[in-house]
Amino acid sequence: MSKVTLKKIAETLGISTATVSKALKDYADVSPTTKSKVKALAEKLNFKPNSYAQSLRTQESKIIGLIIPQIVHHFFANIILGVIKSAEKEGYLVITLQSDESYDIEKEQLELLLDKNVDGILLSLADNTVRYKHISEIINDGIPIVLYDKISKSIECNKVVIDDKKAAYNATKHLIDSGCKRIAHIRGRLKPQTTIDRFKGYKEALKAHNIPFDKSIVFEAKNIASFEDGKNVADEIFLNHKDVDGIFAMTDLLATGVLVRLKELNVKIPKDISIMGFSNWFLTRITTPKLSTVDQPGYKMGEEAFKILFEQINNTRKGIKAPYKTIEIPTEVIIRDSTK
Amino acid sequence: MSKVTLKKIAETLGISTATVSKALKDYADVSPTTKSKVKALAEKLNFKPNSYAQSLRTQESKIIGLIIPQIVHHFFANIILGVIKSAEKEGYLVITLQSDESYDIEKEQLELLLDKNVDGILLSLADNTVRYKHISEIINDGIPIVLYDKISKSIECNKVVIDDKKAAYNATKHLIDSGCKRIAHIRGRLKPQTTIDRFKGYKEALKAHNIPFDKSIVFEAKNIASFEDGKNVADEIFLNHKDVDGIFAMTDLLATGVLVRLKELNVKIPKDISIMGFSNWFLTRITTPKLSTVDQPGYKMGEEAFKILFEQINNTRKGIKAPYKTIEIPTEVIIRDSTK
DNA sequence: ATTATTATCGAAAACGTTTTCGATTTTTTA
DNA sequence: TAAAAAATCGAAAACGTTTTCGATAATAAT
Repeated sequence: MSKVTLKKIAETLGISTATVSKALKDYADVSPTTKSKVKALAEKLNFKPNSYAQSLRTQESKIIGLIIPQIVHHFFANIILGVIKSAEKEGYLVITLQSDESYDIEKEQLELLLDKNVDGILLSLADNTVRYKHISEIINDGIPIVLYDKISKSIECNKVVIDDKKAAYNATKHLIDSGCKRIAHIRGRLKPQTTIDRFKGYKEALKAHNIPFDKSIVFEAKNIASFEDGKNVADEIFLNHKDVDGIFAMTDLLATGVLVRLKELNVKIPKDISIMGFSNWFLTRITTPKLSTVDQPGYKMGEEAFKILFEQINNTRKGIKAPYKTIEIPTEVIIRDSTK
Repeated sequence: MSKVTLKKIAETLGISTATVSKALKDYADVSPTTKSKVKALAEKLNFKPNSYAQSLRTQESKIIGLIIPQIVHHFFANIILGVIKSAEKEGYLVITLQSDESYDIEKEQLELLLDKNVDGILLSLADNTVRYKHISEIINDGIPIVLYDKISKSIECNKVVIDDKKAAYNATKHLIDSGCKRIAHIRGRLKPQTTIDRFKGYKEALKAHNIPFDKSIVFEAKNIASFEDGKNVADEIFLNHKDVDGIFAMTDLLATGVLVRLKELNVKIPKDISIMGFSNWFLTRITTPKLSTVDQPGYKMGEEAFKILFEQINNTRKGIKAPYKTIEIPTEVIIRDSTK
């Protein structure tokens, strides 16, 4: 019941802890016979090295920290999964924290992780984080940190992002390819980068296919996570823009609102109007017709984020100062039944 | 840049590390003057005690492990959140792992957590876990562990569960209270305890209100996470059980399938048939009409699970052997528009 | 038979903290 | 003024591991 340690093994075998330690790690300077004796006893006693002592000695914990703005969220939950699973493969465990989209909490939580001496940190910025001193301090202290999804261009470090513009471009292109000639867009508020980038992608796709841009059919949703806002835009389009034959909404929720409302108004989807969502939420599979959308590969993103952090941790340990990179994860258009 | 330790502070102040350590912890046997000197310097140098050394010395890490069958799941994600947030309040951080509903992985991950010397473990059993030796070993070793949600009655330890039977009882009662006289039930496969308990609750509610139980209107869905299965049952009811005026499905997904299909068949909801789901998934708010359901309070469950683990950790440290308890989290009927 | 190599081991320091306990100094009490 | 009490400090051990480096023993080369 009392802990079994190197010392205990050493004593019962009449050898030193040094030899026991080395035997278990297959060092070359311990004879095969003692090796097998040590291993046998360790196995028998179910010896597990004390991780605190190991960490103290080696100055690494094999634990990383992950700060997420919001855990109960399809996309972010997938990121967590991607991080955890790839970390596990490399022998790392991950401590997850949720910042609630708050700068103050984000700051506190970074402190908590540093206090625990994690080997590295994965961070997605809270919405109201605009000062970055707390982050640059960490970078200056040489702690490996990589920003994912919600990043800031003014922070110099490794990053992993979605290519929102390209994704929106492809979504719009799919509508064009399927024959739409007049495509509306539902965007969000002006500020977040994702809104801007998706809008840009939409515009570029139109331009590249010689479809004139018309701002009268670009609608701004106050809340991009609102089903109702989608419905309202659908009404507006039905009443005042009868010629619209395709809609690209910047979230699946908006798209679903549009879809439901248009059905109520007896518009045939996709015959009369095609609809594209964005994110590939679960609910896109249960609307009628099923919603075409763009898959945001959260899992993949989590994987890549860990991978680059892992590299940075190893480089840091070796004293190598590799240049920072920004990885863009490609997205994929998912064609279902709301588009032709 | 080089780490600031107790020793460094002690040297620059010309005192011993012992005194520095005690000064920072406000021990009574260090003078106010040295205390303030030490604290000032520690503050200035931004001293952070090395957590590995602390853990090695005190034999506690202030880290717990959390094994979840499936992270990308509304209910479980809420559990994670509840655990993390309440752990944070007590100074604990949590390492999360996903067992993929696999016994083998569950076993491995328990090992990983033990290797990291976590202070306690929160575990929800994988679907195919039927042997419990790996868990009883942990219990015998005196490592605090509490089972949540998916438990086994044959394991003796602290547990936190949902009261499925009562929840189903209340859901059925709501249908009865709103005037339904002939209530169908869609259940899952025979095996999982949740299926059995919800079915029991349904039956008991009928009995308590003098409604005869009729097994011809109890339907078994092969896959309770299938929208399509719900649709099929709806067809069956529409064709062969015209007198059914209420349906209690054991998941929101089944309920949504039923709802969508009945609408297609021109059945008025809830005028002709009322529908109750179970879980309060996000999608219940975007169906038309919005789905009445039973809220499974994942967050609360996570909170309670941590709380009881925390107690057990403290008791264990003090050498107290408290009797095990099983906490049942009450659920809540959410009345929306699919019931009268 | 001597020297050079190689194989095998252990002493010891180090990682950074916490805590006991005894030593010293200062203050209080009689 | 002497004895008792309180205040203040530090030496040292302990937590359990890793790793360097020197020592010894066994083997190979000359």
